[in-house]
Amino acid sequence: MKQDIFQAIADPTRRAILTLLAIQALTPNAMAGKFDMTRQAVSKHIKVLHECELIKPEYSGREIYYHLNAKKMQEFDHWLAQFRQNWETQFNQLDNLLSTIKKQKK
Amino acid sequence: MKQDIFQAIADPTRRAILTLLAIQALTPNAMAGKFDMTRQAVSKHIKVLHECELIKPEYSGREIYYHLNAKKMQEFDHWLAQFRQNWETQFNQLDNLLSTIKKQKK
DNA sequence: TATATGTGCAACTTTTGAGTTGCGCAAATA
DNA sequence: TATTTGCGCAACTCAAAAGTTGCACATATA
Repeated sequence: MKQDIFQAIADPTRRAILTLLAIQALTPNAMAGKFDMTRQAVSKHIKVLHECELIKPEYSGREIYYHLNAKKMQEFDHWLAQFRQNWETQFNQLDNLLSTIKKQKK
Repeated sequence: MKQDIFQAIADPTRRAILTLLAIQALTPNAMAGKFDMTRQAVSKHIKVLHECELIKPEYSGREIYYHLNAKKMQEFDHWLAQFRQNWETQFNQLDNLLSTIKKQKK
């Protein structure tokens, strides 16, 4: 099944994996060592992350080093862009509110 | 249960609601009119979004206008920050790869 | 070759979450 | 006051997802 990046980052374990991989590439075994769950459970998370291309495998003999695909993270950034204008608008609204209060005090 | 903002945006309907509210505040009924599901289903999504403070209610008689809480959206931006450096690093790696290929052709 | 190790896949259980229907309550309206 | 309307809450169904154990396979290593 094709995975969705929003669904992929919804899980705390998967976010933790992404954070780890932002530092350095790791094998599934190495990742499992960081969490309190079985290797297979971590492996399923890896599968989800790989299917939506948030991580990329690098084969080295029988080991697989997974790398963060930072470029894919930008999709999240782009989605967020539609709200950036609202952040600023909200600051303006705060300004308006403050000046309204100021007027009422007079 | 305390909701998680990443879990909140995992659902496509909830993301659509946030997009709608980025334009203007809406009542639950108004939102339900936009989707092919019952008002109660939308109401449950509103509850999730409200619990994690991604939206804020504005009471007006028996109607409730929900507003986007843009400030909360910034938390996503902060989480993404830890990966921004990787985007640029990745571009550098691409440059290195390209120059390596260039050398090999000589 | 025999054995140990790293990995993915399948079957299963349990939990979580999306959607429904039905209900009760408060505010608007006749 | 009686009725309609907007809303939230609870119980229920059903599907998906997280975790487990067990297994098969390929690659190292003795």
